[in-house]
Amino acid sequence: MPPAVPSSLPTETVSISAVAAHAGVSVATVSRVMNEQAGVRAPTRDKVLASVAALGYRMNHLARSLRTAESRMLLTMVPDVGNPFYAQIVRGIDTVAREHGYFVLLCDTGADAGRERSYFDLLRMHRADGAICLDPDTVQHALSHESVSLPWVACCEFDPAVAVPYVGIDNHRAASDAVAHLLARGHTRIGLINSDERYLYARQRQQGFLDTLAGAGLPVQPQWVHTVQSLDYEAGTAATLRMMAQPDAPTAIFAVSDTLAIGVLSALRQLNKRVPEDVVVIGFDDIAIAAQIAPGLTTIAQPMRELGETAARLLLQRLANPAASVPGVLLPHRLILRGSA
Amino acid sequence: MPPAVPSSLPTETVSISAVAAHAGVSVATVSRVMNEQAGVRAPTRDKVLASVAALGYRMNHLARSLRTAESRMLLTMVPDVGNPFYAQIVRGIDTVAREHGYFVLLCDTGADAGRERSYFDLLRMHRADGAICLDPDTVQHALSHESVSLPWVACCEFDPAVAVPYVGIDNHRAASDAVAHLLARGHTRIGLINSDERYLYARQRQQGFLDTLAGAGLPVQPQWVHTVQSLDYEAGTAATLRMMAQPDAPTAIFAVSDTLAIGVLSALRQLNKRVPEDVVVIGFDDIAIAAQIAPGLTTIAQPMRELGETAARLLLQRLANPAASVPGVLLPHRLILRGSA
DNA sequence: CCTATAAATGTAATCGATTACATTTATATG
DNA sequence: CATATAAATGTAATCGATTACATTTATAGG
Repeated sequence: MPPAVPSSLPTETVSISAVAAHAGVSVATVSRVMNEQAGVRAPTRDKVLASVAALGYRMNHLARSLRTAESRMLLTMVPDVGNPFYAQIVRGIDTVAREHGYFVLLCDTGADAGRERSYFDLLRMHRADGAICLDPDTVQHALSHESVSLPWVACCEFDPAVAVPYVGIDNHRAASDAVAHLLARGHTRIGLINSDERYLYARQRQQGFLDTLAGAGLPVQPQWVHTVQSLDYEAGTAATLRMMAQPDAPTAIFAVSDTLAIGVLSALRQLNKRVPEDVVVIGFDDIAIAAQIAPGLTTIAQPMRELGETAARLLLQRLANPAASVPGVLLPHRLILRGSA
Repeated sequence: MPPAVPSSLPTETVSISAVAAHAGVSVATVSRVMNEQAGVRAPTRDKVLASVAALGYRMNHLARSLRTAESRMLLTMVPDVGNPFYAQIVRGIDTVAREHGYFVLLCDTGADAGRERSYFDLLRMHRADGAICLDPDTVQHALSHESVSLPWVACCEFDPAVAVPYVGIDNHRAASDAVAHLLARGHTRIGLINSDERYLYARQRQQGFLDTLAGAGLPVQPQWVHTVQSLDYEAGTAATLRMMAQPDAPTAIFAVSDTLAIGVLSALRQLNKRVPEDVVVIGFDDIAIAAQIAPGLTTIAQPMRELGETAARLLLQRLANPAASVPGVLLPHRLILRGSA
């Protein structure tokens, strides 16, 4: 018998049939060995494994996926990977996915519905088995009629009315908790910096804000509610400058995202307002930077990793059992007290 | 003729042959239409397109990839998606990739070589056409013997000695610029907070730091050079606390990453040191938050988007022409002056 | 030692596209 | 109008796996 082909040679695409030929068995047997199926005798298995090693064989997953109609890829669509909030969620998703032998295809949609739609095509094209969507509900609505045929779950942004599994938090109550804290500290003039209302969370948090003020018998000043188009630091700064320029400015500001809140702090600094002496600020998410700045940012913490992990688990569940009912999961939030409020 | 199949029906996997049958043509013709090849008469094309629309046909890219041996996926491996620096680079990559009809498969390796290696298998398994690696050079070395057979490029982390295309900046000169600025401001006791030395950039920046001090005739105090294992804020804080606890503490600190520098500021605050009056701080990267905090962080700006865009272009180039020579690209950096130094 | 049964292995169809080559149809030319 | 040529379309092999089913080989029981 001639010596085995040296594995260091950059062998061109080694296929399963090459391995079969080398080992002197059929492709079916190689396939069985590769998939660790029972019913292969030890000597045969060893022969095959030896050939696999000798030839440096790697399975072509495209071929397998084509045959089995599954890609073992999970699509994750986020509005902005650069936002640390989403980055943490993605990490959670990735952890669970890898545990189950899935890879994550991460797509930054830039909160653009057209883009998201094009990514969704990956599902239809069988390039991904399922999707986790963290994007605005506009798109979720647009896609809701496909919720049965396409396996996807919603994370953070969801609509209980749509029959799609979701994970999130109780945004209404979380906002309420934030406002209640400000009220307890004696503030009555409270501003809200909210993000675009096409986000469900924005609407829910705004409602929580309004309901809590109303519950305390406080009037809501429309000029204290500002809506911004992005979650950039700059957006928070601009909104704050506008808000504080008005007569009878608020003494407390609730921003629906920590990134916005940091922009708020930046604006207040420009205006020579001290935090928390002149104005208090409360954010949302508890991203890592919130604990680093001075003063520390008081905020509502979301369980970011857990949100991602749960989303991935729901999706995997759904893939395993497409017929099962679709649960909606709400994870607990927490008020984190720091210097800013 | 009966009415077309309503597209709203969740039709099961519509294949190219179904379209061919529906349109009364052969699969080859459908394929030609789908790929916008010449040589199909307009009426035929229209028939096919009508059937495509009627059946809601989506091409199965797995099948195509299997046949054409390309997946139109680009693998991007970053040590930490949560780091805003990497997030920006990823955006740049994504932009260029999408322009060329590629999707980006983003992998967070957690700077773990084993993990990165497993992702690299995606290349061998034909699930990605090429890879962009932002990870430490340890792995790059380990993989360098495959640099011919596997199409990948290095971004930020690279070794000019390895025959792999790379993009990055001149880290030595950038560090030198940072130190020179501190020297110009009259500082002579300068600390360095460096990241793990398995990163090439860490070694290069450290060398730039040392060379510049030596050039100014200043001795280097070993206790002023601290190495950290991660780029977390906390790592910067811990290192600073250690550094400043020593007698004869530095009056200037150069951190090789903005995230570390923010941790430094946080530590100095704990120690009741004023910035920049008592201690000045200079960072590296110019991530968005650097402009938001107080005092603003003086830093070396890297062209993050451009780094990503260039990396993607290099990879695409290499895929288009595997035989072509491999350029190494250095992009310019910039010193950004803010309040901290 | 022979046969019934179980276990191991092999054969060939299949997934859904692409594409070389063959065949049909259209256009041009004498 | 017939024929040469070009253009359009069709046929069937192919990519690399999985897997139902067929076939061979091993084990057990009499």
